[in-house]
Amino acid sequence: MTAAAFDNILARRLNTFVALSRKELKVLGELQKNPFRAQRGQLLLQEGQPDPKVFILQTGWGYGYKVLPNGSRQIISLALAGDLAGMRSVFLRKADHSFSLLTDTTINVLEREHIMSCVAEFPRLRAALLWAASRDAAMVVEHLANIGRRNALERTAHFFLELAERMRLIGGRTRTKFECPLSQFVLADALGLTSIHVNRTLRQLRERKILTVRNGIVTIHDLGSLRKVARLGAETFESSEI
Amino acid sequence: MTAAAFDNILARRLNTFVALSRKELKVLGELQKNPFRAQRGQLLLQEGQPDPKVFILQTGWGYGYKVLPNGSRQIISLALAGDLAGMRSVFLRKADHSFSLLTDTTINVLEREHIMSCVAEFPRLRAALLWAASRDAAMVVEHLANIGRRNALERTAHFFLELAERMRLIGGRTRTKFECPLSQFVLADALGLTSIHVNRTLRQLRERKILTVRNGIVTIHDLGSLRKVARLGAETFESSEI
DNA sequence: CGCTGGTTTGAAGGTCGTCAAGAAGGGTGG
DNA sequence: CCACCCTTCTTGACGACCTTCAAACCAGCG
Repeated sequence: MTAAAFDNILARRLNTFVALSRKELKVLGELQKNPFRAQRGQLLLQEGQPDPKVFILQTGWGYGYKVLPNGSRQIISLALAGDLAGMRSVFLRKADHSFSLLTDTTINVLEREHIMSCVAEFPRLRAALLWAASRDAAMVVEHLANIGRRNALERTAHFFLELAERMRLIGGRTRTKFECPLSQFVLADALGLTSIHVNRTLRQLRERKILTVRNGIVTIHDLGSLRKVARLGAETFESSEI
Repeated sequence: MTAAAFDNILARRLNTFVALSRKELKVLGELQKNPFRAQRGQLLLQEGQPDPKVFILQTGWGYGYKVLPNGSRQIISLALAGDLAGMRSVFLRKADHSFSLLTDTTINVLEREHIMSCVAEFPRLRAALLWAASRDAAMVVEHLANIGRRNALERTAHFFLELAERMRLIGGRTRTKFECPLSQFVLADALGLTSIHVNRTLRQLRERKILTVRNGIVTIHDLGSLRKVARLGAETFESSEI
């Protein structure tokens, strides 16, 4: 395998789980030929839509969400560079959630058939793709527990810990400082709070010198305290590899 | 295809999504040979455990959950007769949640290899199993939106609507009356509330003659009002097939 | 310079959690 | 058959957390 074979973001990601064959790496590379630019705010997937696509984010941020009949919005998951979004909907043949862009991005759009034939023909690629889809689902599960059983402060702390870990994996600036284009409105819809309460919660974290969010940059001043606030067993983010 | 070919609970379920071949039905039947009895309270899957199994519930109720460092519990999903539990963990090769039994059950235990070889060898069975796994994930997503963006009353109403629909699909007594072995403690952990507040919420539903829970039996007296309370667009549960 | 999108703050009130304790079953053993 | 568990349900009082409403502030940009 040449170094160049890994030279696409998704292959690098999937390789952390299973070693892919030369042929499989090539297939992944071809799927990511000619990504295109898409703009902030664009709706890529609408809940209920038939024949949904899968998206590979090369750069930028996206988010999956649901809009309730009463008009409120719940953000289900964030998609970062290297993420594969929309696998669940493809398997369902119908979008169970909407997906939009938080920033300008470069993305690839994959048809259902692309995914299905990868899954059908290449054993290790199948394992890798199902792993990736399951990992996303596991993050939703974690998110559910976070919202269901933690108060605003713990919840927010936990959210940023998870985000910091994800940013680290894709090579953010450092472990404790990274870009984050989430407005307090977006944070509120992700955390199941109001933006006003998010503001107060962030103020508290700032005043306690634990974490600041300014100009779209998150800085963690005190990782230990942040973990304590999130009431983790402290080791959860040390060792976990999923 | 003989009628007998459908004579296993999982085949009947999966067939609602894709028509399976004779051979595939046979494979599914073999997976469900010799189910065994397991008792209420038994832990079948522990979060973090390697080499997790998949379970097919023939009868009874199970539930997936997470326990947080602070000791509280969030129930992620319920498993009813005919459900396939633990697919996500199998794809991850590590349990991302725990799974226990709410009632005595009869179940089958499937090894990872069983699942993986079904997915590898049989195209339509693959589509069906991935659909089933995605459907479970979609229910978690719905659950997340429910907890994140609805208050206790709306949330509880929505929960019972979903449950009623699932019970109907597997042939509960009627559309508006079904058995439900969930204590208020369990409901609380599912809904992200305290059992005391669940009690107050159920009282309200009872006093408004919308729904009663007694002796493990749920009776919906006024389906229209229940939908209104859950703030659905009213049609969501009429047509949706997912 | 005014507009727009986002942040910040205050005040007031409702939802929901906490604490405490009583009531209603269902099972077990005397 | 009754006494005594246990678990589950039920209720009240109180306060904290979070939302709602209202408004000021700030930065970037046409």
